[in-house]
Amino acid sequence: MSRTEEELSAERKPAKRATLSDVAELAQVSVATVSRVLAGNYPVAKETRRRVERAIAKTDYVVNTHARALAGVSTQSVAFVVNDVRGQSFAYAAQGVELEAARRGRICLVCTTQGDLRRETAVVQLMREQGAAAVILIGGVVDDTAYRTRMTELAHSLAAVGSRLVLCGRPPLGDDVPVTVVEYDNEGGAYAVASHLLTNGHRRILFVGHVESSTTTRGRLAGYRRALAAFDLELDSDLVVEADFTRASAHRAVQKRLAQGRDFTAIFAESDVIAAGAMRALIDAGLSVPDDVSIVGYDDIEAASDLRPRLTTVHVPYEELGSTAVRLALDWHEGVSGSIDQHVVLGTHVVLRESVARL
Amino acid sequence: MSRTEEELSAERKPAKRATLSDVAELAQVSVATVSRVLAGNYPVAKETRRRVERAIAKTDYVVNTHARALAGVSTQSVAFVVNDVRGQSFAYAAQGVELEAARRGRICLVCTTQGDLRRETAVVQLMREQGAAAVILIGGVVDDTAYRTRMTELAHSLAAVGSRLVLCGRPPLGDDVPVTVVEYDNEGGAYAVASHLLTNGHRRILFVGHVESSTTTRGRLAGYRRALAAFDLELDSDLVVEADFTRASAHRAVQKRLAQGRDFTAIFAESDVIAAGAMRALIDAGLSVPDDVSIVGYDDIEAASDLRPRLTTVHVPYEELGSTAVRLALDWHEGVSGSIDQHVVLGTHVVLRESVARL
DNA sequence: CTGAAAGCGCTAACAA
DNA sequence: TTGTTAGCGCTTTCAG
Repeated sequence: MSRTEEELSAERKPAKRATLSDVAELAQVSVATVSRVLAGNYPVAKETRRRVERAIAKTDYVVNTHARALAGVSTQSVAFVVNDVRGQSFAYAAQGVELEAARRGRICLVCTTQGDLRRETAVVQLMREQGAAAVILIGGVVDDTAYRTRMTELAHSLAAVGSRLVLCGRPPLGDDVPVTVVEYDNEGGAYAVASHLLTNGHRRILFVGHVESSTTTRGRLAGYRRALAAFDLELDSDLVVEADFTRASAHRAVQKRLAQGRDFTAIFAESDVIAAGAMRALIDAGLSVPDDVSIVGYDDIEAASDLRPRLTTVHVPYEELGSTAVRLALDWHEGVSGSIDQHVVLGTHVVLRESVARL
Repeated sequence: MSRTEEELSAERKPAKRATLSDVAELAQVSVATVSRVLAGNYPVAKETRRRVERAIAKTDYVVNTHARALAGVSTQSVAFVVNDVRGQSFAYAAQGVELEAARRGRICLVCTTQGDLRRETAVVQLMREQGAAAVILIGGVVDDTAYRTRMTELAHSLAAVGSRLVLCGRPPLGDDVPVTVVEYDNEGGAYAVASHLLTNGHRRILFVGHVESSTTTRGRLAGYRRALAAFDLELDSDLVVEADFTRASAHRAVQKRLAQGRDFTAIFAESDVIAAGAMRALIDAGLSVPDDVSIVGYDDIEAASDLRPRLTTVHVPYEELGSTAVRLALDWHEGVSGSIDQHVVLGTHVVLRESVARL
């Protein structure tokens, strides 16, 4: 592990990085030549090349991405913007984005906003500055006018610099907005899993979720309603309890509801994480799942199979969601404008496990 | 949501982004002036400023990060390199990195390598090119000569461009290598949790883990060994089964081992994910946890509390690991060289829950 | 207070 | 095959 003298002394120097001309000087050639051996897209004499390569190694040279980009050659990266990396489903999506980006020779940057709108805007701004090929936003939102206005502006400002806004698991904005949308059949999954509960004889079903009208919740609630309607039932507001997206909050909510009496035979949890919290509350109360209370979730994260009983839930193709987002955006850049469908809806399906009992 | 004409037509144009001189021209001033109002660090006449601001808005201008960086002003970002974002513990660490980076006005980029050494190198190279302030590597590795050589080279090459290599949860490299190391007491945690098992009377303990000598495994195994030694016991190779870091693999491994006979009363799982798989195998075999077999894990991810019984495990301060990594690296940049300790070991502790029974 | 001009490091014509 | 040179878009002296 012996270091050369230069390297050792380099450690204390202010660390000025070597430039093309440093290399050129050392190798006794012009910068153009160095640039050529670096790019490898142009004939260079074997001997010259060797000299240059040695110089590169000796100076520990790396191109300056910024300079290169300025000069017109830049591999645009793909930005994936998420509220919180700790969320499993988003992590799956991030994996999909990352894999597809890598497959196409792009770098993927995952950015976190902590649910802060200003940070989301800041990140998009930064990506605009960096000239990212696509900015992918994921996660449910409150779909009000303010939101649509903001997104429309983002879409246009991104489009203005040749980048593309991609909305993942969020509703489209309107035909005149330059945006790519990749959704999954949120409502359909909810319909299916609720039907499963109903088919098994459950009529009093407790809905546990984040009722603050995020698009995700809305879709799931809508699917649930539709399933109820198919059985001539209506959503009983008495059977809806509010919980945010955390396990702890779901646990508290169900615990509290249980204190009011167990007037339900099943729980429809808006997400697997919520289902985990709810199930724990049930068990803590000495109830048996699914014998006393059945329960279903949504997302099909890995932890759903670790619950006891294993959770019946809706599988959402998160990884595919991410990879599709990248694929669509990059294809759009390459393809003929308008020739490619920029709105995709992926399917969902119920995964039957053990948390639902026939009544 | 009415768009102006320019904006609408911009959608079909090749989307050339506005530059400083576009703005300058429109505002009837020089580029220098525009640059000044943008930077806001220099007096500009009120009326002039207003004109410029209007022009900026009108052209939908954003600075070109690359040009700005080239000209010498760049907010260096922090890169966090991880094998797989889907891993919960790494996600916590990413959150810590992200939060601390944001707190200090840096952008955090999370990059995934899929465990591929070449991609790790490529990412580090890219960050070198981009001039990142720090490159944080996390995750256990096989600590052989090749690895140390590679890391030493990375450290030096990063140092050569004024960046800093940070190793998270990996062993230090030696005093002459310019690297920041943030570890946690891996061995100590294993010692503590194993002692808990032993104190409760367990003597035949099955170790389930990734025995391929990754640094993480080694540390945990070492702590386990030390705990055994304190009870005058030795590690019985018959009681070690191999599983990689996936739940499925652990499940298979324990299932197979069970087929050979249940000659153990407890399981020491190398991670919570492995514990989840192991526990499932136990339960599938009709065994009761902890009455028939006790089990402990490591990491304290959220899912550990969702298992039934709740898992007794070792808490690792992953988020703190991430934030400390950022703090140390940035402090190092700012502070007097060498004045700050660049090797930190964070503590771990056992979280007692319900998966261990007294024998 | 504002403008002109010199780079930052690199690429890509254009010459030789 | 190699060198020269004109930018890329921005910041920042240095002069007005």
